[in-house]
Amino acid sequence: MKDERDEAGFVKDIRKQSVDFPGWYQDVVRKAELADYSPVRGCMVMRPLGYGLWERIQRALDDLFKQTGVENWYFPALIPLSFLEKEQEHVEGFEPEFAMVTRGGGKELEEPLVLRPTSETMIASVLRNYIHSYRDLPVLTNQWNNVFRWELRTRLFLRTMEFLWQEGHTFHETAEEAEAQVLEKLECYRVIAEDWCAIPVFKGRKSETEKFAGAQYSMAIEGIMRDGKALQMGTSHFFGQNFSRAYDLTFTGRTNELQHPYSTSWGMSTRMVGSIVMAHGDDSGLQLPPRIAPIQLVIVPIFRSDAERAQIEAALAPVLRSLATIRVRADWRQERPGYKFNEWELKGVPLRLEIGPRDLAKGEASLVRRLDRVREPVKLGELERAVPAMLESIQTAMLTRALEFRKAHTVRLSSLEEMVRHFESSTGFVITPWCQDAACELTVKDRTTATTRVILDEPAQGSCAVCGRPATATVVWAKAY
RNA sequence: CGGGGCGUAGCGUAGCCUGGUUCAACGCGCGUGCUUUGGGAGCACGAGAUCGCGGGUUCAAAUCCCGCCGCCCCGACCA
Repeated sequence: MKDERDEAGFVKDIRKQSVDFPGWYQDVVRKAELADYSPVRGCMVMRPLGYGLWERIQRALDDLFKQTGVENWYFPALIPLSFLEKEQEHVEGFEPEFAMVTRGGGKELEEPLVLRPTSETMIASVLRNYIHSYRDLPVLTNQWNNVFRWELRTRLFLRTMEFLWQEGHTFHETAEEAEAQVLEKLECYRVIAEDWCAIPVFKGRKSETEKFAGAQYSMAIEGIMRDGKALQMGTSHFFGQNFSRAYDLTFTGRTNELQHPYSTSWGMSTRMVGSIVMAHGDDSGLQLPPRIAPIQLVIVPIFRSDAERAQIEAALAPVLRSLATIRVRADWRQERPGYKFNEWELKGVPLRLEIGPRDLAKGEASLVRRLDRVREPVKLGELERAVPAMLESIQTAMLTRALEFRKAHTVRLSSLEEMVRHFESSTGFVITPWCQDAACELTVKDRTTATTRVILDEPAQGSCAVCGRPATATVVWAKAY
């Protein structure tokens, strides 16, 4: 086991997670070279490691979407202001966040163009041309893009003025079909969060106050970070016919009458990268789940002379061939091994292979897990089998650890006083019965700063923890990002 | 956008209160050379700062005053 001194010896570059979580987060993101600030206020530069994580998430999610019949489109980033003004409720929610282009070609534009905060309006306007009959439905669109929101307070990955995401928009003949779509995509997000990023999530419906402006209802997945705060990691919205009406989107139904299609939208953003940092990282830095780690195995050769180096290179050649399915990086830089160990741990590479003269003499290499620094000698010939197996076990162990953390930070309570007392001294999830009255949410927020995260798909029991009236839902509360 | 804090070399800081020949310094990092290499190496030499920006006070400003910009933390709003 590692003791305090060992731990301290491993860290020099980052603040302690337990002492200053926001400071730790910022240090990790920058020192692990995930991202950095940019010359533009509120906008970040994603560096290869951070973007690599996003690419992994993107690929996995895109595959899932395509399995459900979704097709990728691309729509313009500039949206005429009038488009956004058509939908009252929606624009009220977003207006303060618009970034607008008012000049072009050296003169004032007749109509300002908004840098898309989301593309509902653009897509509805465009699809009006393609949807005429129930035979044209459903239309399942998705686009991978950047969006802009004029944020007041930004944090790398978690909230920036420009961010990358996917936004899916679908149009259906019936409400049932659209609602099934909402659930299906929420499930895709759960798979990405839990199976790929090893972050367990609560899935459920958002309260009226927490839902997306303009949606009939919103659903979300919520994960817990190492500081006990909740993070929304993906949302899926049911619009009913709201948008179709606002944008005059109609089709001729089976009985020859004009109808408005039901629509949905759903999104997951680069915020996911931040969630990986905050859900798995420790005082030594990042810990990346193997399935999405851009580098799964880093090889640190140890040698003194050119002759030793040549021997190791020769021994590694067949090993590298046998690990062709693994994302491997061999670190031959002229740095000392200890330096490399620390650097790759900071960068969260899940598995490290050390190989030097001592290992070579025994025909072995040492495998060290980032998870717990457990070191294990493995015969060179067995690496082909051992490395994938260890990566798999690390993936599982990370999800298990995260699940246990969540379990330890989730309590069921039944009164406001208990909630106030709980949130005074700790964070985490609190589950209670709730009457679904917004006044109760306000009371809790005023007294604890916690808000409702999601309403669970489980029967309501007993009375509302806040007001005592009969409960109509079981809800998860937390202090949230 | 309100409250608090901070801007000095790539990074982290000292100096500021008590203006002035230790005021431009220290550690890390960077470059070169030699020795090293199984948990962040050592020595030597070297490069690198218009002290956030703009005004003002003064014989003299990193230091005092005003304004602006940026960043961080806490709130209100949000993927």
